Amino acid sequence: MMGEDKFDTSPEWVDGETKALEAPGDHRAELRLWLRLLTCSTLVESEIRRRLREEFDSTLPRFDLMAQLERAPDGMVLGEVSKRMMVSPGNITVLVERLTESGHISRTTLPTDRRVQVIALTPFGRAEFEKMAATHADWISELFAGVSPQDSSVLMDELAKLKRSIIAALARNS
Amino acid sequence: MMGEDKFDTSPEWVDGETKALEAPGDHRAELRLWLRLLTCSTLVESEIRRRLREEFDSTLPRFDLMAQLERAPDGMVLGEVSKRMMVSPGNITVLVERLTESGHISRTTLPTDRRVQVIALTPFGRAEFEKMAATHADWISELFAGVSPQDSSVLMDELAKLKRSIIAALARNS
DNA sequence: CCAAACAATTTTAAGCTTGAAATTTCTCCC
DNA sequence: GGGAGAAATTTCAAGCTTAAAATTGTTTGG
Repeated sequence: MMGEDKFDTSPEWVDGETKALEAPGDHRAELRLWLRLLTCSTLVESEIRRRLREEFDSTLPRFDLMAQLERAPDGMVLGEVSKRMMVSPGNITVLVERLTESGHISRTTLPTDRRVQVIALTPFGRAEFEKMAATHADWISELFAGVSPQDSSVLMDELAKLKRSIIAALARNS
Repeated sequence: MMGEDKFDTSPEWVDGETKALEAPGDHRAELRLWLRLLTCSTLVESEIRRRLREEFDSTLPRFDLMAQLERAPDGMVLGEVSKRMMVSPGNITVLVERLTESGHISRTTLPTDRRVQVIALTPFGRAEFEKMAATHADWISELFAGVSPQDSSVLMDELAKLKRSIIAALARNS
């Protein structure tokens, strides 16, 4: 899905008022937008992964899981973690195993329903996470440094619209 | 890295002219922006992956590799494919094996430099890709349907700024 | 010429990810 | 009470991804 430059040499089809003149099924503009979005997110994501590994010997999924738990001092049910992280339940199982082994999180079976596993940050895990989170925020800030507060605000709004569009489309299709 | 909603209940820190009053090291705005961007791209990406699997029994990496080759009628060197797709070289090796087995691409060792492998779409691979690409474009169009051409244009510009910011930061750090 | 450096690719080991099937536990209704 | 079905989680098989080491081939300076 990479390779935004794939389209960089095609003619600009954007003239603002010829929408009606576009060939039917011409989706160049949306494709270009999607590829640019994907490029941005891939660049940031792979840099963050690299730094987490180098500076903390950790990974993005582990960081994300701990980030979820930080907001839930009383712990969280596995299924809830899975939904919030938008990953499959089987995925969580493996992550939780490793993070439990390394002492970052604790897991408890709910006494009232023995199907349910609750996980929470240990004090050690919380301390480690706080260090990572502060550095992580600095990294993002550094990568986004060239975007002015005004642009940032516009981007937030426009991405909100895009998010609504995506969610609406997904809802229609189900 | 998921969980944009993680911040949805925090107070809005954005008032447009109090940047100077923010606590030092306060990167909430950038983090929120990054999480929103990531949410959008994850939603689209996982939907596209799902559909590629269901409708074409294919995967995103395979589609991307073929998309690169479509633009190179004379084929492309493996290293070039790896760079364009922004994935590691070892990754390409595996993808190329599968796509060669399934008859979608051909591979040739360059006679003048036997280290170099050139891959290209076969006629079958090209035909298959064209079907997939047309449908893929429709999917993206559908997911982005709620974004007006004006918004789309603004997003393109703002994402271009963000992309420059990221690339500049990466360049500084190397 | 030829050894050292370099380049392209593959291999390896480890981890992430998914969907589907299996397992365990609970709930609810007859 | 007991069994059907639902819910939470785990297991499984397959594929993707990476960094680092290894392999193979080429170039180049002495």
